[in-house]
Amino acid sequence: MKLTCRDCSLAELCLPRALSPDDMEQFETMVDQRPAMARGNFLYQTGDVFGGLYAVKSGSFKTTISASDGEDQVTGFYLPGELFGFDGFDDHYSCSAVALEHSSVCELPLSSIDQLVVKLPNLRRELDRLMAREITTDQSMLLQLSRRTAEQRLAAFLVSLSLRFRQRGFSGTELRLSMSRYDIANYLGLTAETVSRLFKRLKEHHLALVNGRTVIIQDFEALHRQVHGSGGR
Amino acid sequence: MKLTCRDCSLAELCLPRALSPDDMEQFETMVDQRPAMARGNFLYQTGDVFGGLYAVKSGSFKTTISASDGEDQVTGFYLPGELFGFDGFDDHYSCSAVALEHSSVCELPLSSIDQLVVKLPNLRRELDRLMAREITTDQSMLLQLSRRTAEQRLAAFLVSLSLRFRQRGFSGTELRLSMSRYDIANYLGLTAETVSRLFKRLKEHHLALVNGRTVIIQDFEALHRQVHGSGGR
DNA sequence: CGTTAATTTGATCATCTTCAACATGAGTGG
DNA sequence: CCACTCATGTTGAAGATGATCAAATTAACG
Repeated sequence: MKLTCRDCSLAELCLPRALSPDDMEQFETMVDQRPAMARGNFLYQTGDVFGGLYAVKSGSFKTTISASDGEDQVTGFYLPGELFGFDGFDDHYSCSAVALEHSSVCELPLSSIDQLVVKLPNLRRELDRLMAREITTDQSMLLQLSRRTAEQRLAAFLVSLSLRFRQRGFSGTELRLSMSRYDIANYLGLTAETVSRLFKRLKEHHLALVNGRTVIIQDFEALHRQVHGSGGR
Repeated sequence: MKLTCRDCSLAELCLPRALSPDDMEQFETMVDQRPAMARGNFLYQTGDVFGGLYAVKSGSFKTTISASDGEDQVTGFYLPGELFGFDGFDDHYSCSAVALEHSSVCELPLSSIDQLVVKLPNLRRELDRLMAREITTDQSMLLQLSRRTAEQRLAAFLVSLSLRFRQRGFSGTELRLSMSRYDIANYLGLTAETVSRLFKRLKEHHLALVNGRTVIIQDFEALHRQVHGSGGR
């Protein structure tokens, strides 16, 4: 039998959040659950025809765009309950989406979106909102990358992850990172070496305990202060 | 009498591009022409309630977000025929929009959008496309900022401007920049001093003649090569 | 286990920032 | 039309941040 959105523990965080119980019923019938995928596998790749939007059900994903020189740029990380794929609304996906660990997603196919939004104006508004939020997030990353020191960027990254984890019912202080140092560095516009040294500094200053991909935040406030602290570069 | 979109020289570049003549007629009645505004004036500011989308009719605009330290980050420049304001779809604008020179816009109010998209599915699709394009642009700027040298960033900026100017019927080689060195630097994540030195280098290498805000591109190909040239930093 | 990938650490170097001074230029009022 | 002013742009010298290169260490996985 098919699992429904109403049963899903992520319902409060996910797209259907904005829908009434009646709307939800219609919505559910359109959502496809996709088979789980192994770490490193692509959900879609740059240039693929836009198929729909995806909500992370379990695990996590990164999205990347590839530069002309073959190097990739990580443009985002997505945790359970988060929706991604908006970059594809222009007919083709401009990013690739890769599973960072054993993960699964729900798919909301384009055809369903087109059908549904006619009947459910709330869904339309929510999609617009999420898309606008994606733009806002990207733009604040722009600010991040150009006006912040390496230290501030990593602090911002951890603060953001902590908040999102907590929102999803995980611990906000004991983080299990699913992405590599290289991914983090790439996302933040740094090198893996710098990120490694920054983690070391966090340990030395007793802001966090870092052991491989496990990060235990000791002083959230200090991290938060670091982000907004007295200008950037 | 009211000017119509059909009369507008920018119709081919602007939002109504995707509409049939019949659709266009409905569309036009919804578009408001706003009085021209002087350089430095705000069209909207961060936190303003989302009123609608704007198309540049003449002149140009920049959008900025403000960081916690009071410093601003320029997130985009908009030329005639370009649409902006998508960041506001999440109820409130997350940017401020400032006229860079004597400028005018057409407004497509939110209420009209909601009414129109029901009747004109093509418009809906076009809006989605434009919004996706905004995301894609931002993300490629992310890549730009983190993986490119100062020189490559300025080259990319000029190439992009040149292409957009040409598309709008202006010269693609003789550019009249409406933004200050400071704005350019800010947009590219650099300082005004660095931008100034880079312009100097462009002159020395005979890639462009630069005189204040007038830039005459001498070797477009070389600029283009510089952008994609052999990795970044 | 052995092999490969990921991470850490160190030393050196380049790019870009910062600070400071000066030049230019557009606009304003005399 | 000119002198004055404020904003904008240019140039120079010094310093810092983060990149790069190289090597060691650890973790992951068949």
